[in-house]
Amino acid sequence: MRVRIAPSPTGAPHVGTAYIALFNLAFARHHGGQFVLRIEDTDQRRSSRESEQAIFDSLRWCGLQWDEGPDVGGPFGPYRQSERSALYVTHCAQLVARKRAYPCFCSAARLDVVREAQKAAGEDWRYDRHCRGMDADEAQRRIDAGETHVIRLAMPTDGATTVPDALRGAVIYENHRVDDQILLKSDGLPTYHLANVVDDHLMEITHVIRAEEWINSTPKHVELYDAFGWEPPVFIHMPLLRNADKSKISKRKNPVSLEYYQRAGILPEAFLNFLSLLGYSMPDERDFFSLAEFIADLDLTRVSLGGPVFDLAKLEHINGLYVRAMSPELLGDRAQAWLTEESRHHAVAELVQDRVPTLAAWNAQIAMFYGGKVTWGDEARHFLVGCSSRKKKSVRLDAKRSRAMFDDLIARFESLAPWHRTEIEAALRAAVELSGAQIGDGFMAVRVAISGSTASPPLFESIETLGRAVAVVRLRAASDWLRGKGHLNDEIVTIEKQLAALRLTQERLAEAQAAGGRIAPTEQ
RNA sequence: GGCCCUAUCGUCUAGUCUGGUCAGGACACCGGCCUUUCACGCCGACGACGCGGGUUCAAAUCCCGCUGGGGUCACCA
Repeated sequence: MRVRIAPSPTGAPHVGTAYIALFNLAFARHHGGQFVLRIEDTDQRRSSRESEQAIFDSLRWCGLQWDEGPDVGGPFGPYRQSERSALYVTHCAQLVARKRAYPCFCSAARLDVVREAQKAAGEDWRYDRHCRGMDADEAQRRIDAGETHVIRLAMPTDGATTVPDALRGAVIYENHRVDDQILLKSDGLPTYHLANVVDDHLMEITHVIRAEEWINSTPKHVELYDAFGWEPPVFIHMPLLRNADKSKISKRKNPVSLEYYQRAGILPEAFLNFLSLLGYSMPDERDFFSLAEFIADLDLTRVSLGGPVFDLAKLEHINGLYVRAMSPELLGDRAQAWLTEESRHHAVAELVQDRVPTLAAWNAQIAMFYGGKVTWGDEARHFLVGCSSRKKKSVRLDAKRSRAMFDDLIARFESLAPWHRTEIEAALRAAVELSGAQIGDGFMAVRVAISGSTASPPLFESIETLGRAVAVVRLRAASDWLRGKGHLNDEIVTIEKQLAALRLTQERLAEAQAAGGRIAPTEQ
């Protein structure tokens, strides 16, 4: 038996990728099969080698090692779709020859018009098959003339396609509702659907274990297997991980980057144990077990189909179980290794050098560089909301403006390349400038959000060393706090009142000083 | 909105196929014990079969309907 995961290298390595990888790997190991890693980088615009490397690194950190893949090779390579383009083109040509696919010359503009018309008429959006009946000679002539075109799947117009899902049974789709999916894009590269089916067949994948979000496109895949005359694999759609509000897990509402969990001090074996418990339970309901035990006892019929909420509290509990199960020696070694991984301590040393008169001061100074979220005390929260500016020309930060600034900065950080102090500074300055706040005020709010304190090592360098994953999560936490959830709204109102009072006091102080008066120092 | 999936404590789940155990465990929360503190540990409390029909001596479990939740409807995967 052969299974695979096929992540797209378009961003930070995702917790959902690890979840699906875990079940694939366990399935392969349980049955003595192979677990393949294939990189789906057919989206030229969004894919990157950095992201691909990050996926390798994070999956390895989890302990999910693949048997075949771009970096380890294997008998079915290449394992990067961008290196397999010719395969898709020739296979797609077969489909066209068999009239199971056809060239389409419709422009994006025409498609938009059709889509709008269908929407206005209250119909489902589907390609209107304008090019489907085109004469083969005419099509060939236009292709030869160099006209840009795509290749579409000629979905049957009647009947139904049955998707046999191993967990759900037969899921039936009426063919007339299924779109004539684009198979080959105008840039000559395949879409997911084509590449996926061709590769799964060529790589002799027997079981497709993927997330449920794919189930609605599976009839297209089934149709493709049929058109090629191939035996389809067994389809197993796993439930989708959810946010606390039950929506599909998202970075907006959860830390989804695997790098974050590594940086937050989660043990990979605990992380895997936790993931194993989502949508799944061991036959004897054990909730503390190794990957080896999981593999040994794996039975996919035990998967429960309701979408499980990703609960950080439970993750931390399980992590604690692992911490306490270790010998003190092992724990010490593991903690030490974690502290020095990636040689981060060298970068940290550079940043705290001026602040550690003795080595004993080291610990206190480095705290912000390790771990996930930070907690803010009352004083720190004042600065999150916004500190009072002395310059009248600039905008005064308040909860709303401060949050907008954080959100803007998060977006900038997420797409920042490279992740380097110079670029970080530029992003930071741009975000604060856009907010209208005085530069120092904005920087202070960010400093507090990032470090948890009003005093920290140099900001840009610190953010660089902290890493994108953790920096973004901390900023997000600040933004979330400012948005106010439940009682937090009241807390912000209180803080804003206090701030107003503080400003008043300062103004009076300034007036008094201007008047030459002396003011007795107030007690703190 | 159409289509598809789904439905047990706040959360993760066992039990559902093969109707009959006070619906069990874990996390979180709350209370207590232990303890110089904290943590761990231990004990306890709270807490669920979405609703309505039907089948049956008996329904969380089987059937139908409703409702809720989610996903999906791209030259992204």
